Amino acid sequence: MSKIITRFAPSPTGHLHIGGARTALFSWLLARHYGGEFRLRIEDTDLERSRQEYTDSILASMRWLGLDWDGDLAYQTKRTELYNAAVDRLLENGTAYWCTCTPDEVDAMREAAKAKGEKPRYDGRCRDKHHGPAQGAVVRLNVNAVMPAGSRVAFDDMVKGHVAVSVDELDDMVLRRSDGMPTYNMAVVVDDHDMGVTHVIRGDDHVSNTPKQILLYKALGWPLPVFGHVPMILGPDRQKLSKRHGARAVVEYQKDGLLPGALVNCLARLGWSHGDQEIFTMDELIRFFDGTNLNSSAAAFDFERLNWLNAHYLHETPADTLAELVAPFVAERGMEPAPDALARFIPLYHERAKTLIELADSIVRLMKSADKLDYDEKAVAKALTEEGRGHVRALHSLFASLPSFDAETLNTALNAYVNDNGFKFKQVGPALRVALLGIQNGPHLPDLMAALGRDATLKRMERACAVSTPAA
RNA sequence: GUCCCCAUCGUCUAGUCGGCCCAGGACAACGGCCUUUCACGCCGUCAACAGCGGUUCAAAUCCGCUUGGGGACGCCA
Repeated sequence: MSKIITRFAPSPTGHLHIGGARTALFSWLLARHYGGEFRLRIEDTDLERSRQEYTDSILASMRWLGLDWDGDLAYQTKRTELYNAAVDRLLENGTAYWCTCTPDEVDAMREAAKAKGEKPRYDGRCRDKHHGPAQGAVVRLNVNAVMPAGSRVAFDDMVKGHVAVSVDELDDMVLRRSDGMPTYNMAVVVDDHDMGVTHVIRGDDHVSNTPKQILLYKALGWPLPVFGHVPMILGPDRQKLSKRHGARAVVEYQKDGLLPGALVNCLARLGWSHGDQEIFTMDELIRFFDGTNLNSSAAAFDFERLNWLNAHYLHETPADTLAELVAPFVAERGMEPAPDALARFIPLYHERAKTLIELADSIVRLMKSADKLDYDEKAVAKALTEEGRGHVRALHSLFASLPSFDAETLNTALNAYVNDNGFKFKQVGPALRVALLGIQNGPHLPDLMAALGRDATLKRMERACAVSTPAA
């Protein structure tokens, strides 16, 4: 089998969204599985909406996800000669023609067709007029010069199987706009052929473009690639993903403190499966993704599953790697992410946090100086009662005199305090925790205090007693 | 409107050429265990073959229709 070449071809009119990311992932996986190439092409022929910053953002997201590409980036705006040459060939071999109809005239035709209950389309009135190049003219494909009326355009899709449409459904589409730029379908065909693309993996929304493109391949006399149309990703309400569904762009997930591995894993399982396996490493995905087991029905994006996967990946990530990953989030919260502090505090929340944001919030709470700590009102009211503060004061002097401040010693001292005085742990523990953290839940107390160190621990206990004392 | 595609638990899905499926796994939910709190972890419960007709000894699996959903019909990509 010859080398397979896949590609991802985003248009820089927005950030990379999860639908595009999954398409890119599938293309990338297929290429990597078969040891082929994965190319990246920026479809920027829409001069109005294309922006460099979006190209940059898309590339950054691709890198973050770990999807590297082969060869140079291709920009469609830099390949106009290629498209023009192809259009000229079609003009020469009689499968394309100049059309001088104005956009308004074409609109009127579509309206008329619609009124008759037909598919809105251009009626081909310039086909035989033999117009030459003219100001404002476009070049259209003469569909019936490629395939006779009544015949069917068919292809075998990697995920959808056999798909066929009557050529009568297709109209004489514009190939070259009046400004000289190629239209999407023209550029895609020329580029995919030129780049040697063998497998075109793209979204479901392109199935109806495929017959049009097949016509172009035929008109140009080029071999057809294999097509694979992956189903769309829907929102939880099974509607097309949109703003109101929350995060759609990959960058938003990154900002939300998710791990790329978790997103990749989640995306991979949307429309693809490998038996009952839920968790995959990149290597496993590459090993198992061979273009089969693709699901042909649309899938709703499940944020709950992503969260679960993320928690899993977070727990699996080694503490030192995690330190590098949370550092930016800690800094963002106004704290210096000192390596030693990170190393001391991460273990306390490694198992507890579900996202880098949760982890950063917890760590920042521990890094703050005692006077900057904020207390949750409810927690204070519930635990730092008169009695609670009494325990905190007693423990304060007990801890102050401890020979060493390790978790073992603290645990023993704390238990001794509770047991020797006949208290219940519930009377003491919550008060101490709120005094130390300002909130009711958190790590095991001795571990927490050992990580905080004697100085910070005692300061926090002092501050807690002062804070909860009614204004004096 | 026309054309194309799709249809298994709330969600993602398993279900090789029909029998081993009164349908399996995972997330969520719920219950329990563990536990000095909260998480983690472990155990368990709930829950689906859209409907109707065929074909067949046998259908979630094949065929048809209905219904429901999605997509496409641009000098956007």
